[in-house]
Amino acid sequence: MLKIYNSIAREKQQFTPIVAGKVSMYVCGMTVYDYCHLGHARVMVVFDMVNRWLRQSGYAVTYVRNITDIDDKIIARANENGETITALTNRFITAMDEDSARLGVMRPDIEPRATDYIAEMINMITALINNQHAYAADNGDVYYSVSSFASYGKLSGKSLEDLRAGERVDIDQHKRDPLDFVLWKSAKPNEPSWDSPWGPGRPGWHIECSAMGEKQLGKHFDIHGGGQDLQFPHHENEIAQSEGAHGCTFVNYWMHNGFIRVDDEKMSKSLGNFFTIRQVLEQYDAEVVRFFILRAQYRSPLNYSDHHLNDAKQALTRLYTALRGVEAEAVELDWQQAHAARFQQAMNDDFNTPEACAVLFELATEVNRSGSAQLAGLLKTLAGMLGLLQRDAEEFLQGKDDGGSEGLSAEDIRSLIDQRLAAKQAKNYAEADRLRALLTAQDIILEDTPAGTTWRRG
RNA sequence: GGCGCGAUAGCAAAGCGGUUAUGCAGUGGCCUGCAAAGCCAUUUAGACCGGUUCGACUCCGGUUCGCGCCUCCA
Repeated sequence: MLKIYNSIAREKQQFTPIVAGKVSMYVCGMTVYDYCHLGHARVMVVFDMVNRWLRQSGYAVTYVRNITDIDDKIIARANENGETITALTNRFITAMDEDSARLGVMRPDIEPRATDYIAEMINMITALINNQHAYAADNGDVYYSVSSFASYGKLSGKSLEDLRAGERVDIDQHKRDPLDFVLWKSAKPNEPSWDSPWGPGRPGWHIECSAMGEKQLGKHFDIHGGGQDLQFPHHENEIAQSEGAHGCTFVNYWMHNGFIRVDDEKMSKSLGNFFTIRQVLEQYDAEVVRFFILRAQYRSPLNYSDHHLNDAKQALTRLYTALRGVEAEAVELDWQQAHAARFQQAMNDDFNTPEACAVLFELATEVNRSGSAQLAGLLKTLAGMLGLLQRDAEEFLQGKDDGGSEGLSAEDIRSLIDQRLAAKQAKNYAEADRLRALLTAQDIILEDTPAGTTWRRG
């Protein structure tokens, strides 16, 4: 019995799909004019985890994550760079795919691009005009009339009066109400445009998700996700558009993930305090970054710092250390088994990955105690549901380190270990310790076991 | 100003009306030539003030502080 915290209800609710056994899920993806930062990584990893758990739970999932490939920033950046919009967006879509693959994110089933759905958007805008929810202004823009949608604000808990009191919306003489938002923007000189009943122009941001959601998942689907900052106005506007056009409920469960922070402030482009995924991956193993994200509950804020990443690395090292040298037995998963039951219970409680991780650590302790191949197999199987612990343990432990000791190859290390072994056998401990200190200085940690000496990067 | 979220040990982070969360770090022990890893034991909690209760970190109210949204943002 899965429970999901539904943003629109502000409480955890039992999840019941529209069609038994099937889940339709739409997540707002990236606007592709720059490299993804860690905040984007959180969205990708969190909803990848959700996707995996839904599938693991037996649902046939259709997971849609869109790509915004036309908007003001894209146009501006392409002009700055002196490249075409298509060249720019293709470049950053490729980069995004690389980043997400490194983070162990499974590809969504469908990744629609806004520019492929212009006709659907025009159809929806036409429907909204016919329904009196939208109007064409004399400058060629089309606006959504927020006052025409009685429940505007139901997702974000805002009322039109509250929003007006905020006084933060620019006055636009073409709008009937300052809170009205644009569905279609008339073309400015030197901007890409598409023909429409209202003249050449391009879509507003919010309409693309309504149009692509309908096209791929229908007028009414199960889950819609995205970062917390999209709750208002983006998702609020999506509801107004889709429900205004279709006259039926748009989405049953709204999920919003918390922000990545730096020094207790939201990581964002405007604050300039962001780290791109590839910057972080120069310093940290991608699985460490994934683990860092999943050891926090998805709705909580998550502070980024070297200290926290190092902490995550040590913790993941403990899990891999437990699997080292144990033949993880592929066993049929028994959900009655104590650890598995707790893991499942945690995940079904609004995807409580911190609790699920605690189960993994307790399993690791059991494996260390018993050396049990079955328990190791269970550990690996459960962790795999989070997209973790699927590599060879030695590969993780001996893999690329944090940038210090590229100088020493595995062969170099092996050779020094052999020399040290010879010194040890000759009871020349001073020499043995000297050789080990040499390696320690290069961040190589040696471990003497009955089966021989192993090493790992610290 | 409006709306919302949060405050847990040195750091991070969960559950739970009464019983060890978990990880990192620390301390003692076992193991080791010495280490490392591991195992065993162990020290640090629940912002503040009230209330409910036999009993509250957990429920309710208030205070303080922090964060987010209200403008593009994951």
